[in-house]
Amino acid sequence: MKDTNFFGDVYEVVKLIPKGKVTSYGAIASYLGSKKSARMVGWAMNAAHTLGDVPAHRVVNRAGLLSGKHCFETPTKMQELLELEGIIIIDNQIQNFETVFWNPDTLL
DNA sequence: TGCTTGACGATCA
DNA sequence: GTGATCGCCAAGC
Repeated sequence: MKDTNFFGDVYEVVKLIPKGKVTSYGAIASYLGSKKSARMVGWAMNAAHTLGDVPAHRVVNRAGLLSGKHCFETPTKMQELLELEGIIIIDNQIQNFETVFWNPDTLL
């Protein structure tokens, strides 16, 4: 598990996401250096949510769609968590995505 | 040991 | 403007 340094890096970035904000897989991948594909971020998220120590619900795809909701305990769990953050979600899609979008590069 | 799949993204036709 | 395909890398079977 220590070899999966990439995963640990993804976890760190996801943990840095402010409350009420979300980011995209591609943004994380790009932040890590674009050497990894957005798919790898998805894999990392899959493992991350399993740990339960990473707010994977704050990570969505480029279109602001809750593509990973199926990986949660319940399809509505992800949406519910995001709504608690103050994010509006309709039909599994984030509204005002530009407003709630947080780019890791902004942290720098 | 090797092929397929997989929470995506970007580009080409 | 829309649809389809390729690329990325790792894990599962």
